[in-house]
Amino acid sequence: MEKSIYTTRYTTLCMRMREARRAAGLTQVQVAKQLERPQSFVAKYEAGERRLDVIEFLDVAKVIKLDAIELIANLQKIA
Amino acid sequence: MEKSIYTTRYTTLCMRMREARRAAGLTQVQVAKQLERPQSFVAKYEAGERRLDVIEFLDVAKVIKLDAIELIANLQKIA
DNA sequence: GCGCAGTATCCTTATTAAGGATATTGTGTC
DNA sequence: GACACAATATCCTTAATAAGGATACTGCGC
Repeated sequence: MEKSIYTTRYTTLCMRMREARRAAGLTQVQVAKQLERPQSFVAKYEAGERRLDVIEFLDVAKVIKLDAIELIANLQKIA
Repeated sequence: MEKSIYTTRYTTLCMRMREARRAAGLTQVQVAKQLERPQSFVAKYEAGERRLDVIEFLDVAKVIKLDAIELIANLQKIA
């Protein structure tokens, strides 16, 4: 687990989630509402301040219309 | 995010990780060493006491030779 | 039943999450 | 450029979770 690579992957993950949300035309408030969480939750995971576990990630991906499989595949290549 | 479904998915995730490790012929100690973590870390995530974030999961999957993509795809179907 | 490998659990401290409130930033309009 | 308001980021306190070594349990071959 190299530190720099770990960081790179996390950055990629966060960026992709933000992009997907915007591409879906959603605000953090709208996503938060669907997830039944406060807006700060969305702000934090997009900023990398809050890590998402596997299941949480899938829930988020569904709401923001992110292709989880494709992203996971890409992250594997980085690793 | 229904509670029962959430739990089901987590159970599936944990089970699949344990099965994969065994199928790879690895002990928790061996996996822990490769991950540079204590054995209790492995015991805990297999028991669902410790949640893995997306990147950690990919690191684990690599070591235990688990097909992350296939598992993610299955978890999506459950959701 | 013994001995040992493997796994689970316990315990204390450190780190992270929660989430409402507030501050800051971004965007369109005039 | 400044105003108004939507959108996002940050702060703060408390609660929950993670860390990880030590120890207890379990299962298996002999």
